[in-house]
Amino acid sequence: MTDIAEKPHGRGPVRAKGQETAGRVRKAALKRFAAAGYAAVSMREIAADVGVRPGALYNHFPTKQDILKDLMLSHMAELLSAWDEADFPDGMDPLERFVRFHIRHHLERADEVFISYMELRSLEPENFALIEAERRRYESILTGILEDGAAKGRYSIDEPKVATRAIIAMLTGIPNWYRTGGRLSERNIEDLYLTMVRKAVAPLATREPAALNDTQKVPAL
Amino acid sequence: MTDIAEKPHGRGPVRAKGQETAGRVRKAALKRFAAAGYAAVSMREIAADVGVRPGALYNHFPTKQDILKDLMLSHMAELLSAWDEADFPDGMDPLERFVRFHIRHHLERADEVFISYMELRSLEPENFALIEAERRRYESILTGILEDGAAKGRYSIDEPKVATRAIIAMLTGIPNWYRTGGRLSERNIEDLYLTMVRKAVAPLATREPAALNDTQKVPAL
Amino acid sequence: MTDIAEKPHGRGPVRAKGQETAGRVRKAALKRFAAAGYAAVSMREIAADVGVRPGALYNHFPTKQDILKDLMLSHMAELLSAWDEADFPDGMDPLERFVRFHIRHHLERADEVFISYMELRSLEPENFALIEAERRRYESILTGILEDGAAKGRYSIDEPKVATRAIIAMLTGIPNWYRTGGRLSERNIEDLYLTMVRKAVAPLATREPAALNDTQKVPAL
Amino acid sequence: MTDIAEKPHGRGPVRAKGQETAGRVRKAALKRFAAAGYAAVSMREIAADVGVRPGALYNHFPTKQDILKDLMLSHMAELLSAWDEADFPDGMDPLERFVRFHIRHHLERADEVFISYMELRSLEPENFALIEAERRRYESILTGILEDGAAKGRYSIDEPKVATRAIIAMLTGIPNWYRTGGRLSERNIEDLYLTMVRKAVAPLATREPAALNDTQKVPAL
DNA sequence: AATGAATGAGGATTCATTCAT
DNA sequence: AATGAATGAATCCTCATTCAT
Repeated sequence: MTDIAEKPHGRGPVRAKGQETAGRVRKAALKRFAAAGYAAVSMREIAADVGVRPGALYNHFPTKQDILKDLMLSHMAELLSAWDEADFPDGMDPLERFVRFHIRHHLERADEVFISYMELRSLEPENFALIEAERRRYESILTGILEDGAAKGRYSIDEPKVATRAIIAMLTGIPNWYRTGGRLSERNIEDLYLTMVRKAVAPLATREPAALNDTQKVPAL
Repeated sequence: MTDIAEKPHGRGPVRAKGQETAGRVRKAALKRFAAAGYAAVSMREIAADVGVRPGALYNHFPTKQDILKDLMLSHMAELLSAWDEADFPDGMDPLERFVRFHIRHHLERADEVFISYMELRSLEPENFALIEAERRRYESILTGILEDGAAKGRYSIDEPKVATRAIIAMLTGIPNWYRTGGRLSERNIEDLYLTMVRKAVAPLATREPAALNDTQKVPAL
Repeated sequence: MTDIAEKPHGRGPVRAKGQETAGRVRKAALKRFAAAGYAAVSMREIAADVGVRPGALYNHFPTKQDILKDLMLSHMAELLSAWDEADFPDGMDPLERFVRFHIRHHLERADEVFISYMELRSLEPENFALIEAERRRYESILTGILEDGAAKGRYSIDEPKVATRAIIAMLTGIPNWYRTGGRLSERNIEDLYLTMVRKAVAPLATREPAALNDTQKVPAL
Repeated sequence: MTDIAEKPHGRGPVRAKGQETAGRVRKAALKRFAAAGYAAVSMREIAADVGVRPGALYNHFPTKQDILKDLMLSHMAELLSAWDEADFPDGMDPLERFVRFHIRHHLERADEVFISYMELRSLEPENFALIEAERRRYESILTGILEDGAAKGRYSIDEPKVATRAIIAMLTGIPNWYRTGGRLSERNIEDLYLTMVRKAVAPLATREPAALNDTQKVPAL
C-alpha cells in the first residue's frame, strides 16, 4: 500500500523494474485474500491495486492459483527459517520460546497467517500437499517440545498432538481480535498467553483436587 | 429464518413441499459454504444439489446473501437457545458446563460453526451487525463465568475478555482437526480440553494444591 | 440470416421459443465457421448474429466446441440418410447416382461440406473419432460401387480406395469455385463431372494403348 | 519474401544469425498454420518453437499476417519457378508432365500446399489479391495444356476451366490422405492419378457410346 | 537481435438474477 | 413452486503488439 502510491504513471513500461511488480502483486493479493478470501478476489482488483492492467499480472504469475501458492509457500518457509534463527536468551524454556516466537511472528504477519490457515481449501490438490507438509513440520516443533518436557516430567500431557493443536489454535487465534495500539501491548499478550499455556500443560502436582473431583463426578451427561 | 421460510400454510401438513425445498437449500448451501467458502459457491451448484434449476432457488431465498444470513442467524439462535436449555448435573462447575457444552454443540455442527466464524466477512454490513450482536451475547456468557469465578477467587484471570477469546479459539479450533471414529472419543476431547482450560485459568501454585492432585487422577482417558 | 431479422426486440425473453434460438445459433455458426474458420469465430460474433447476449448461447450449447460437433455430426447424419432416401430412376447406373447425389447434396450445403472437411482438425479427439467414423461410412458407399463395378468388368480400377478419394476430392472441390447463377447450371456441372468420373474409371478396352504405354515408359524422371 | 528477410548484410557469411531466425520462424509458422490454422496459432507458440520470446519475432516480421503472406507468396513463387525448371523427358505429354509435376511438388510440400489453399481466407484483401494472381497463373498452365490438347483433338473437354479445377482439386487432395511409407509409392500414386486424369479428358471417340447415352438419357431427375 | 514488461482488446465461460410461462 | 431462456456484468486468461533496455 505504500510503494503502490509511487507507481510510475503514463502508458507503457517506465522501466521501473518488473521485479518490483511481482512483489507488489504479492502484497496486494495478500491483503485482499486475507480480507475477502481467495475466491472473492479478482485478478482485476489485484491489478488495480498494483497499478497495472490485468494482463500484466500474467507476466509474473502464471495463474491466480500460483499467487496463492506462492504466498503460502513463502510464508511457511519464512516461518520455519525464522524459528531456526530465532534469538532468545540462552536459558529460556523451550515452551516459552515457542509461545513468544509464535505470537510475535504471527502478530507481525496477521494476513499471511490467516491465509495460510484459511485458504488451504482453495489450493489445488498438488499445491495443498506442498503446503500441508510444511505445516506439519512446524507443528512437529511444538509437539517435540511438549513430548520432551513431558518425558522430563516438566509437563503433564496425555496427548501431545492434541495439545499441539490446542495451543496452536489458541495462539493463532490472537490476530483475529488483537489490535496493536490497544490497551494491551504485544508483550502483555505474550505474557498472558504464556501463562495460560504453561498452566495448561503444567503437572498438577498437589494443587487442585477439587476441580478434578468435579470432572470425575460428571457422569453420563 | 428468512421470512419466506416462515410463510405459514393453511393447507395442513401435506403441503410441505416448498418448505422442504427451502430446507434442502439450506442444507446444500451449508455444506458447500463450509467446504469452499461463500464466494466460491454458485447458486447453480446449490440448485444442482437440491435437484432444481437455479431460478427456483429464488422462490425460497431472495438472494444468495440471504441464504448465508439465514444460516448464520439460525445457527446463533440455536446456539443461544441450546445453552439456555442445556441440561447439566446441578452442581456442575459453570466453566465445565460451558466447555462441555461448547465442544459438544460445536462438534455436532462443524459446518455451521465454521461458516459462522469464517463468513462474517462475506456478510453485507447490515447482516454483519445482526450476527455480530449474537456472537457477543454468546461470548459474554463465558466472560461472565470467568469474571464470576475470578471474583470468587476460584480463577486467576487478569483479562477476562482475553481469556474468553483464548478459550473460545481453543475450543472452536477442535472441529478443524477432530474426526469422530478416531482414537479419541468426544468425551475424551471434552476431558482433555476441560483440563487444559481449568489449568489455564487456575490460581497459581501454592494456592490450590488439592486441585492438581485431582487432575492427575484422571486415568486412561 | 432470414429469421434473424425477425428476432424479437427489447429486453428480457419474449417467449419466442428458445427452441428456435438453438437453430439460429447453428445457422449463424455454420456461416461463420465456413467463412472464417472455427478458431477465428468468436462466441460474441455468433451471439450478435443471433441477436442475443453471449451468455445466452450457453443455454443451448455447453461450449463452442459442441456447436462445431453438432454441426458436423448432423451434417454427416443428414448426408447418409439423404443417400438412403435418394430417389433416382430405377435403372440408373450406381456411379451416376452417386456422382449426381454427391454434387447435388454438396452444392446445396456448401458451408456444411466445407466445415466437415476443414474443421476436422478443430475437433477434440473424442469428437473427431465420432465424425471420422461417419465419414468412412460415406466413403465406403462409393468404394462399394467402384468395387462392384470393377468386379463386373464395367470399370477398370486398380485401387478402389484411392479412386474413391480422388473422385470425392474432385467432386467436393466444386463448391469451392462454383457459383449458382453463372454460365453453367448445376445440371451442367453434374454432367461434366459425371463424364469425367466415368471416363476416369472406364475400362481402357482396346482403345488407347498408346497412352498407357506412355505411362509405363516413363522412366526414372 | 518480406523485405525484412531480404535485408542485405555487409559483414560476410558469419553474420547469418538473424537470417537463420527468420527461417526458423517461417518453418515453425508453416507447421503450425498447416496443423491448426492461421487463426488458431499464436505468436507465442511460434516464438516458443523458435526458442525466442514473442517480441523477438517482430524483428523479423512486422506482423503475424506478414508471416502468412510470406509463406504463401514464396510457395507460389517456388511453384511457378519449379514448373519453369522442371526437367522431364523431351517427348513427354504435357498433361503427364503437369500431373507428375504437380503431384511430386505437392507431396513434397504438403504443408505449404494446404496453407495456400486454406488460408486464403485469412489474408487481408491486399495480400489476397497478390496470392490469387499467382494461383491463377499456375492454373492457367493446366488450362493452356488442356485447351491446346483439345484444339489438337487429343482431348475432349467442353469446359477447360472446369476441367482445370476438377483436376487440380483431385490432385491437390492427395496429401490429405496419402502417407509415404505406405503400400503405395509416390510413383504408384502418380501413375494411378495420371491414368484417371488421362481417361477423364480422353476423347470418347467411338469407344464408349453407351456411357454417353446413359448420361443423356437421364431426364429431369 | 533479443528480452521482459507492459498494453488494450478480446477470448470463452460463469455468474446472480429476472421473468413469462 | 418450478422451468427455461434471457440479461449484463464479471470471471480468468490470452492475444498481437510495443518499446526501453
